Amino acid sequence: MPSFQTTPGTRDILPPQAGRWREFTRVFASVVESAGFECFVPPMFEELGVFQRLGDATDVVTKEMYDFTDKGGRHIALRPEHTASVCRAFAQHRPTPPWKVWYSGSNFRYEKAQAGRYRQFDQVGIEALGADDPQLDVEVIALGWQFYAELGLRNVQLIINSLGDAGDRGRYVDALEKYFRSRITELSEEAQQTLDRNPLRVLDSKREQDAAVIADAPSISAFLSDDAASHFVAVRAGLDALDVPYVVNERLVRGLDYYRRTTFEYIATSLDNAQNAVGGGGRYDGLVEDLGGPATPGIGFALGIDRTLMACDAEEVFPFGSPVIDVFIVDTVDGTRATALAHSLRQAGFATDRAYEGRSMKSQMKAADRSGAGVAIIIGGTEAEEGTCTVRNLSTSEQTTIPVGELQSHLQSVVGPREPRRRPS
RNA sequence: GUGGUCGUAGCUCAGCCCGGUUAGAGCGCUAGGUUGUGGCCCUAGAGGUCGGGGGUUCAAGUCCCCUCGAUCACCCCA
Repeated sequence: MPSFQTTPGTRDILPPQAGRWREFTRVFASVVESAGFECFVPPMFEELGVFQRLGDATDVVTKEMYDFTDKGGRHIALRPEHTASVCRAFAQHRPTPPWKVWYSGSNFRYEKAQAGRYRQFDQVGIEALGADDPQLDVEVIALGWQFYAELGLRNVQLIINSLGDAGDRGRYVDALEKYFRSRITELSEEAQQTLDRNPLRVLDSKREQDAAVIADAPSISAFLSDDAASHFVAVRAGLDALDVPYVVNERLVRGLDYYRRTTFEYIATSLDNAQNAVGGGGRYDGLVEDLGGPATPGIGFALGIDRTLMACDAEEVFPFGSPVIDVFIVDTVDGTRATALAHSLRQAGFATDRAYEGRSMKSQMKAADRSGAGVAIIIGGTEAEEGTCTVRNLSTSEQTTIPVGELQSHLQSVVGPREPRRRPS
């Protein structure tokens, strides 16, 4: 017999952890929908070209894409992120701006897995297209901040920067490259290779050898146009006004090439591993145009679910698991009464489970205990004859025997009111 | 892609360095101790070709090589 397991960089999210994931998404949706963002579900794969706009110099595009040719000869790629798909959708459907959407789903990048980094990884995020108002930047950044707060996280640091407009960015990259070339012998071998591909990314090196050279590198702030500079001032003033704490870090460069002006990252300071960036985003004015749409500004962020939950673990917050059921039925006669009773209780709105295979009462009671239900309903020979059932409170061990017809109203008083799943017509 | 560490029951691990009778523990699971009652306790049971392949040896979980996988770091990024 062959045996299988998940392929590298993928894994099963089992219960109860999967219940926590679902709650995570629910809370996120609640936060961003309160700000007018609507749910958006793009396809999981697109034409390769949609994602090539992320940057020719990025590993995401050059080395990590899951691409293939489909049966129709199209060059397809599994999405490595959501932003490009949102922009493609905007260009395709031309919704009325501002278009504010949120999403939740898997992305795919062919990387070697490590803590908080998987080949299939899940993100939630928002994108707002069609307005370059700095107040929108503030709203987007503050919503991310608000979400972390609702999870219960305390040790999150917000880092912001401005990469300027396209021209500013170009001139800055030229200056950076010139500077790094002048001190190239002091850089690590890896940083020298990075310099050839993308001088901006050298700023991101974590090696000690590069630290001194990076510290003296020119700053982006000197290269910002008046428009970009005043935009950044307005963003910071807006964050100040909302009491959202942040740190300006002129070394913050985002991984994808489409970013312009405002960029930001949320760092979980409780995580000491290499993957402590739990979320990040920025402006990408120009991306929609690159994808064949009208010139459209845009801003958004994405949060890694794994990494954020790792931070929650580190801070011991957001302790959700699978939801628990209300009642557990123990039927020691033949199991058919449990089936009928469970059916009616579920319709009445009580989350109900039961035991199978005619196990002993002791065994079924153990199952009731493990289920987490607050109440066990016991049907043995006596109850079956009398048309009654015994209701046992599993935390107080008090129990009472009542006619089956009174069960639902009795449960209402024990486990609380429940709404019927289907209203009578 | 590069390097370090590690793969023994469902889970967490001991045994490996110094090869030698039927490979262990805790938790979990199943059953019994209660003639109809969970959690605590006691008892018993099920469950492993020691990741896979090759080699050394009279003998390999234990030593060597390869391979697959996991993990951590670099790289990259969420």
